[in-house]
Amino acid sequence: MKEGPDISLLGSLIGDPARANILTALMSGKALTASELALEAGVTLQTTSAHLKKLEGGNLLRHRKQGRHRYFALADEEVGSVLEAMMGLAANRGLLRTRTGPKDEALRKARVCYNHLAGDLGVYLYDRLIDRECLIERDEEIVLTPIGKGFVAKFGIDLAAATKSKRPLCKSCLDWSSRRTHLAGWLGTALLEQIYHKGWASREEGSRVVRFTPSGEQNLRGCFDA
Amino acid sequence: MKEGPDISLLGSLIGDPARANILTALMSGKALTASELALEAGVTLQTTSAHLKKLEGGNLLRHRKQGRHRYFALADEEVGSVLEAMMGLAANRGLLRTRTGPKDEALRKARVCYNHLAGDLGVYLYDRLIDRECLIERDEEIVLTPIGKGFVAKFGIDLAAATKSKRPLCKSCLDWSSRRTHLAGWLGTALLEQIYHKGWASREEGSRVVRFTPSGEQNLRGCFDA
DNA sequence: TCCATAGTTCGATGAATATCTAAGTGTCGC
DNA sequence: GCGACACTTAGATATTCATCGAACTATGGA
Repeated sequence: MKEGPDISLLGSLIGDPARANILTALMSGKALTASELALEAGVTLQTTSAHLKKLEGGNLLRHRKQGRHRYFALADEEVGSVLEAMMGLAANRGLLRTRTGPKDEALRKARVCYNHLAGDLGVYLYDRLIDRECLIERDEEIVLTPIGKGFVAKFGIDLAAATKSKRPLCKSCLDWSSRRTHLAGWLGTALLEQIYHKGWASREEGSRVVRFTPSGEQNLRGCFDA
Repeated sequence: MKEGPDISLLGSLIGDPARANILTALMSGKALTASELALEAGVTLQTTSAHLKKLEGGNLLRHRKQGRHRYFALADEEVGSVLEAMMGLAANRGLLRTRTGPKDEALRKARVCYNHLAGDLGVYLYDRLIDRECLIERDEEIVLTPIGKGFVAKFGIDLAAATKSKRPLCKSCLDWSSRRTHLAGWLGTALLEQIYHKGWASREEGSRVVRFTPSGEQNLRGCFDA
């Protein structure tokens, strides 16, 4: 009866509202200080400190010191991935925090998922890359084809940098909103960076929403439509 | 800051040890009575009753009455899928319930994941089906090819029954042990049923372990190897 | 050197909830 | 109808643990 890994420890770590807020905030992919997280979680700094200690003890978080600040982030992409999956399940079970707010539509359309683009536009990007045979799915792996390499180079991404990185080039991630796959991994991050760089979109302060300018979205579609 | 679905409610549901035991037990795919689950969870029947009520309130469980028994099961495959993903995360974080026991190896080799085969052999089956072009991966979808239809028919599975069912024919599911994809959905269930039916393997009482006979495993490999 | 800011540690408080005993409801078999 | 079994509800207890105030450590700037 007591087989396999302990799911209840993990569940209880995520199960506290303050900690869930912290984790959700870190899904934005930005590394945040303890003070910022305290604000986000709605509890005092002392309480936050205790929570962060627990989360780090469970290897869900990492931190790096920078001067007198401590920047916290999710330990790796797997954590973000599972959190996203749990959000999907929670949403489908009607376990909603509140009534759908004004930001909800924007979240569904485009948001940051740890370090890459999620939401309708994230799924759109992924679909187009598959359609154009830039990507091929093979088991859990996603492979960037020669066609794809040409495409992303033209988009302004330097793949030489990717080979230096230890991160997997392409990974898939499941949306909680559209329940479809979008692109994670080094390339997913690079694509989003490039979108910022081109000025097509920017982060909304204090949320996961990625706000595209009208022309930015048009350019994006112009670039990816087959 | 309070955007998206409530992950903490879901987390706290899973976070209690007794409830986690119940959910883990139901990952076997068998519908179990409240009494059996009480035994599995290690608490009294009354306590179990309260837990089951909560889990059902969160739409993680369904039950059907049969005489004076109540048979509980996971609400659907998505629940099983997320639980499996959480087990994977927990295992990678070192959140193990105990030291690896004697059953652990057997679990890694072949176990039931809700209603289909998981573990090394589950992954093996999936890989072979892809290799032989019985299955093709397309986005999140997995498609059974004409070649595949011939193969499963020869294996003794009646696909006509599948069209009557509302369940998706093929779905993918991620292993916590081998971190690879295996086959879920109607076909995943049917394959496992057929394996039982051929007498190649049987369920170990009171666990998720699927025990193959030596000749059963040999036959299986003979059947699927290209 | 002195103060401000960032964060941790300690100890006390209080709220949530898992758990049990005991009693109640419903269903089956005789 | 009666007793046995499966399960639920009610109420009481106890434990866990999140939270905060206060004190402490450490880093940075003036």
